[in-house]
Amino acid sequence: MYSRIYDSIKNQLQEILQDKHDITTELVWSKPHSSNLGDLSFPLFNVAKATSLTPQDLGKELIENFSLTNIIDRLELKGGFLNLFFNQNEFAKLILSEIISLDKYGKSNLKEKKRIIVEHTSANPISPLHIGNIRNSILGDVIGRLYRFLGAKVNLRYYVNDLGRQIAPVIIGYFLLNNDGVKPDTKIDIWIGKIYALMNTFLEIYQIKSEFESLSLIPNKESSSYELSKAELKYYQAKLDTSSFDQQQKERMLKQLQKLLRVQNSLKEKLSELYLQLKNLLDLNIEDLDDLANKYLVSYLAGEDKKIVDKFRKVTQDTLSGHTETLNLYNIYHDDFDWESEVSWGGEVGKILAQLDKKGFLRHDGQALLLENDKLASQLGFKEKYNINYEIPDLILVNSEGIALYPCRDIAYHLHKLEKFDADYCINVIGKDQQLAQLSVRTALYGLGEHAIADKILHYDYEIVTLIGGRMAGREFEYVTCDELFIMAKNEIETILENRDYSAVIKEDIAKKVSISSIRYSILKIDPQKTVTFDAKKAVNPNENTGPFLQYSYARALNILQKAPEKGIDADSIIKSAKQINFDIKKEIEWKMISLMEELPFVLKRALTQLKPDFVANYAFSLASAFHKFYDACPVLIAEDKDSLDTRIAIVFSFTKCLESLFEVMGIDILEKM
RNA sequence: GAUCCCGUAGCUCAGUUGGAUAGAGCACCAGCCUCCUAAGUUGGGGGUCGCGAGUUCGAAUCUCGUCGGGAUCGCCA
Repeated sequence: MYSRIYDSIKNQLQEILQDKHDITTELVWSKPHSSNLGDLSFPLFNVAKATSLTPQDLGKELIENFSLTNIIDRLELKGGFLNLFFNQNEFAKLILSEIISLDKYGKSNLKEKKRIIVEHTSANPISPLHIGNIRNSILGDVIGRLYRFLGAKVNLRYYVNDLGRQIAPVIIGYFLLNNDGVKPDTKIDIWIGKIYALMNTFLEIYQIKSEFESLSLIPNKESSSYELSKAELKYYQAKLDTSSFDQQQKERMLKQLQKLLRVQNSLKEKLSELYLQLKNLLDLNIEDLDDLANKYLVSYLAGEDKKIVDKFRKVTQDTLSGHTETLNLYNIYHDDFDWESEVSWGGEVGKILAQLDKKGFLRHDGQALLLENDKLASQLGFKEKYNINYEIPDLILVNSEGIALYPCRDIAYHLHKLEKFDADYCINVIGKDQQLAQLSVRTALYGLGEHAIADKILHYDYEIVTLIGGRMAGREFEYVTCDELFIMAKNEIETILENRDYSAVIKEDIAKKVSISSIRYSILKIDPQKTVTFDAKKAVNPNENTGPFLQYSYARALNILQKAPEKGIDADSIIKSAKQINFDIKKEIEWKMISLMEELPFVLKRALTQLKPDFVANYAFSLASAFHKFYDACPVLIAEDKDSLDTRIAIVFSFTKCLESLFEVMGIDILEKM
């Protein structure tokens, strides 16, 4: 572990306060903005109040009793602040020789004994990953990386939601096409995403048409059950106007019809060939899509019909292989996949419901069952423990048709999730929109008497991502996929690389790594609690972006070290004997570099304890920014004297060590040249 | 209506447990490659930190109120 110089200074001051005044009021330090106010600053107002001295008098006393070390030059008093000035050369020697001596600077054993599960991405396995998913994946990935870097054993899991209602039509469509000999014309998950958008629309059109049919309002029996025409819409509209429905109902149905027509036509345009193929296959083969889809889903839920199970697994596995490919492109890897269907087949949902019911935590409404969150949480001390002082709403567990909904399986899943890795705790990266459902997993576990498990689960929530012109809709094939985003970024980078003198292979490698860093950084830098409207153009614009800026600073630093022999400088031996360097810091920016590099281990620690990857991203930016300024202001290889040369070599090398650590945590690739 | 999150420069965002004169990037204007890669750097303009109270030596930061945006709150996941 790193013990911080700042803390030891604070402790010494604290001891003086204890000795002289018998007070333990805590001093806080901060870094002053301006260098003439010193390097470290202690406001004395609060402490002075406890001693009944003025801040000035207390300050004088502290200065008199403080024993300076070789690393501290002097203490000064200014306006109630005790300002400390380091001996910059000694400080540099201490910090830089430490950085140089370590294999990975900032790596620690803070979480050494901990075993952590991080669940992330967990996207529906029927469409490709899009930019709404990628925030989840990147945050989860970096949290995992942070834990690993700080010594924990990390298990990254993907929960496959393969029991969604929308899934069955996709299976039907996929095999209709497959049996007809239609082959995927693109990456498999994108192909399945197309089928999903189409089948879902066909199903909705079928459903609304059936609704009208059941009211004997059908215009033309010859037309397809899966297609809606403008004429039909007009006909329905007229019928609605004269119908006995109340106004609200009329409006709802009309709105739905209009939306479906719009979506249908946009899909027809975007996916014209596939649209026709699928529609024709449905017309020929499927009489009642709604009924068939229900039968498929019910069968899969039971898991008894092997043929059906295999069909579902084929499609979802295919989609997941596409997800994995995309994730790997983005430097994201999972260790394990958990299937919602397997949780369902485990048969525990029924037992859980019975148990909760027996304890009186379920409210019945017909066949529907609701988890009485607030009652449960109050009775079992959950609200008190987690400091919840509002009323928690009930959550529907079973719908009025008696079908157990998603949260039931999530509860069952979490009952055994931690066992899978013998984990000390489990972090679920899931959007904020699922706050209530996620909270209910924990309250329900309390209800089952599993307090210990519930206390080990953390819902890591983040705000959703929206597109510039509105939300992303998978059902309308209306999204930017992560694969597309990557291509967009890469195209931008490639135009910059055109006038570089690198081979095609190297250019390709650089373009790939820069693109990924650009996208990863643009997401990482933002506080997860902020909603983002994603602007693909900006995420991809090299001028706007910091990922490449970081990589470039590394390449520049490395370049200096690599060029050293040409100038007859043995950088390696300077670095090896860093402790013998007569550090000579001449410029403010050199000191700034050292002062910033000192912070790294503590930034990582803070990012981990607060689960804020953006701390790491923003710190990395300040450091790289300082380096670029240093690079400009302080020539290294043609430094004016030996001491300055040695100092700067040590700074440059230490900087590369810092970035190596930061890149590892952020999942950004190192580039030796750009 | 209730609950949670957000509101800082034209745009995108930083701003540690309250600390000294609120910071970057983009965009705009004007400079810097005979010197380690200009994906860089220097300078300039641009802010009543949504608004109003309160707490205190001190508030962008804490409390209360208020306005605005997003999400959730009984059958999607």
